[in-house]
Amino acid sequence: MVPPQAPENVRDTVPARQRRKEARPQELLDAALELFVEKGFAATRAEEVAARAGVSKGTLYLYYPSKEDLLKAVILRNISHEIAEGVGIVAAHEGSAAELLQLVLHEWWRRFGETPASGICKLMMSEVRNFPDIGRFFAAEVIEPMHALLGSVLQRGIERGEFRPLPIPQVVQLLMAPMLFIVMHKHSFGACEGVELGVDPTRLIDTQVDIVLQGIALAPATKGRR
Amino acid sequence: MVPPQAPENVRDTVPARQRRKEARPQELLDAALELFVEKGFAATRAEEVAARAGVSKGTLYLYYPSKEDLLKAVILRNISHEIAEGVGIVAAHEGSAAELLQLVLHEWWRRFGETPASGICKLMMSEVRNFPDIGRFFAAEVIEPMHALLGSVLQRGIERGEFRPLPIPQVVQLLMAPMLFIVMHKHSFGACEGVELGVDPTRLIDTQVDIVLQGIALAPATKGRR
Amino acid sequence: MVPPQAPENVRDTVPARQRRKEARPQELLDAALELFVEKGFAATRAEEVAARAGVSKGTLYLYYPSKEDLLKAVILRNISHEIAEGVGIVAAHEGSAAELLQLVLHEWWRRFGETPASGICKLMMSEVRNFPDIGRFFAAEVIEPMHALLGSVLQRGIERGEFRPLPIPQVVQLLMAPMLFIVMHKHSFGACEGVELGVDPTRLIDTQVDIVLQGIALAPATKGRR
Amino acid sequence: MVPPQAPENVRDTVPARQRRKEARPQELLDAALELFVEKGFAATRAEEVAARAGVSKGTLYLYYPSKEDLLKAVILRNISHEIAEGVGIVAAHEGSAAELLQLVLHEWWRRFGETPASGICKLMMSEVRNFPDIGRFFAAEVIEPMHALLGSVLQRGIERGEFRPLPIPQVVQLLMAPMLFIVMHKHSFGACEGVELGVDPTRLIDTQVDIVLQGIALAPATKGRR
DNA sequence: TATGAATGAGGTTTCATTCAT
DNA sequence: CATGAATGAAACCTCATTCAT
Repeated sequence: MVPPQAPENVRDTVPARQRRKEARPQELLDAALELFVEKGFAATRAEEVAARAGVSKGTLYLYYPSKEDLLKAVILRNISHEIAEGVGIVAAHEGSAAELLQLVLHEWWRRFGETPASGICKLMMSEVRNFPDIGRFFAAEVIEPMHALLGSVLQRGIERGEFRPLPIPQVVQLLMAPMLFIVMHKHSFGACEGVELGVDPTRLIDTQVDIVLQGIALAPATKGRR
Repeated sequence: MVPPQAPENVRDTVPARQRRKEARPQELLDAALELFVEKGFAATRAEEVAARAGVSKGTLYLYYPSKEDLLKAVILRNISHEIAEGVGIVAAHEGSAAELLQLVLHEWWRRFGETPASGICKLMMSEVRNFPDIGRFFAAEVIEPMHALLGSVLQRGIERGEFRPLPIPQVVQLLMAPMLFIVMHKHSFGACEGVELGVDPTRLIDTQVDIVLQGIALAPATKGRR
Repeated sequence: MVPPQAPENVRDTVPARQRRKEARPQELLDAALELFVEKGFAATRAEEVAARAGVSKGTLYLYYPSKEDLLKAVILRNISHEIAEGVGIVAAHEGSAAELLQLVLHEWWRRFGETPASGICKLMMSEVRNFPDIGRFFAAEVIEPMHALLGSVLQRGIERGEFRPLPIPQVVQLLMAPMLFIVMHKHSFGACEGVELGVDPTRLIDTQVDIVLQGIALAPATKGRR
Repeated sequence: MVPPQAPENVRDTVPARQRRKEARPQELLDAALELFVEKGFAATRAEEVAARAGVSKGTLYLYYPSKEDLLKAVILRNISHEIAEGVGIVAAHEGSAAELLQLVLHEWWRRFGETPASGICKLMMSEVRNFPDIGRFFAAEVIEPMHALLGSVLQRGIERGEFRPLPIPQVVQLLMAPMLFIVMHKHSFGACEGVELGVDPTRLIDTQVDIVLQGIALAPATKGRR
């Protein structure tokens, strides 16, 4: 289906064959992510993954002993990479909590939400019940840290008197939910011809930040808001 | 495709066998919904569905000519039932738009979000790309009306001076997203032992309403802005 | 598929229900013969036979305990009926053997070849290898008597000096083959749109008789040939 | 649909595995022909065909995408091979039309009638009504040319004064019918223990030729007959 | 390493047969 | 007798996985 073309522009020091070989696992994982997101895990055939990665069926099994292991590798490979950066941003930030909140959400979108890696969200949502350990791993390694991160931003805002007292866990959910929802929509309905979300994701984040900031602001004194 | 529904007024004159026959389609659809949500469409075996409905494999095919038709029936049967009621609530309401918004969201949760029917959301998200016509149908019959409904509530609030001027479509998304997210979470991660959402859905809706209402309110201090 | 209409013109002395009941076996056999000839035994569903006979699936099994038994009944019912008449014709004939041969072949065509019963030939040819006992039965009850009959006509012709000495069994085959072939063609290729035999069966029999009679005649002038 | 035939000249350079691959299609077609002729198309299981060809069920589907495609390949592969040779024989012949007729019929028997390929006749007769396109194809590619061939022989005989004026299409049918009948008999009744044709095919052809030649001869002395 | 031919367990679907009504 | 809902064995076909080359 996909012609097995070799990338012609990447010959440096190592021979092409070797380069391909080293790149194989990632190429396979990328192909698998795409297909698993598109069609679902069970409905994707191992041979399709191999074909999209430009290798034969047998080669796939040289790298991953089973289709299920491939799925696990896809998921593990695509999670737990962006959190650390977020922590850095938060730690380095010196302005208002409101600005920081906006920054963090926009960066999340830029670095994850609008990349193909966001497909992992739909994939996990679809498949966790069949792979509960991965679900627990994901909850512990990704969801918890992300919530802690956003929670710390909120906490800082409350402490600094920018935000009113808030049920932090719930507000964190409310912050993430629209973004996760957009991501999931993009990889499901959004891929259907004739179904449009009707709103631009970046704008939506702006509106989200706008409303939530007014919503969580220490109310009477909300002047100065943007 | 979808077998004709049983007339509701002949329950006590027909023999028992006939009654089973009338009940079968719904029993099968319920079983199928559960399993498709749990395991995914492709990973659910037709025989499992039949077994959960208490019939044999062959009987399933007596009512639905293929597994794919069964999925279509599951989806069509479970959507487009709740919209009309929402319209009635909105039309009948006489109080403030803020109260109405709270009412509509809570009713949505009570009548749909916390029932098994909410699994349809996860199911559709997982399967639309394999069944795009159903996606378009769902978008036209469910999403559009629901957005129109919430949009009208917002519009009323703006006109009555309760809410500040708003980009209605985006705010509608922001209103629905957390609820849909909860629903999806419930049917995916939420079903994994050891992974908890950490927040109570009803409370979350309260917080959501609280924040959004303050967030979209024509804030006392910001009068004159528009 | 076939509406279960009752023949309205056959009420005489017995009530309609009873008449139907008595006629059932034959109606079922007729329907089965048609379908088995059309589609083959294995490819015909029991329910189709029942439907074409205007009864339900269950009723078929009241009369015939299995589909295979139905096939056997179809075959047994449709063979061994025409031979006796042929014997009578031969016995009663007083003219030349040539005339008699022509008469017998035409009668065979009129009474069997051009009726739906001739489908039995195609059916047997297709299915004997799966039902060898029926094959043996057919050979003993139908083929043998028929060959004996034709053989006796030839024998009479030889004895009367009308025909030259002949290898009777072979000539019998040569007499029957074209007629059987026409019959089989009619029920196979002949039923395909766009495939025509190109010759009229009755004419073919005439030509057959014409050639064979000259061919087997004690031809005074053909000496020296071969 | 039909896999490409193996080039005949690469037999000794390719590895053994490859050789099997090249041989597979023909082995499968041979096995399928045998079984379809024996038991009928519908009653033959795909797995049986595979087993008789010495491969597994899956391998069969590697070469033919469905059982029906296998049937089509069986038929297409086994027809349209013998006609050309007949044309050559007729063109090359220089003796009498009577000799030529005898030669053509004997060759037909030798090259087709007594080989397993003759089973295709029974198979087609049994299945054409379920596969009418193949029926039309067979009629156009096999039956028509064969009739044209025999017709040309008769025509030559008439022109040379060997044969009397004849209704050529009918006589062609009369020539072929006994041979086709023998072939069909061989693959149906002939395979039943205890049912014998009672005549030797080659002899039958001799008798057929004998009778027909006298029957169609421009017989000087047969005047007065009917 | 890489390939792709081969396998066979397992899934979907059909349909002969049964049996409660 | 007649019905047709229900069954489950068995057929077709797919595809994850293996392995000789």
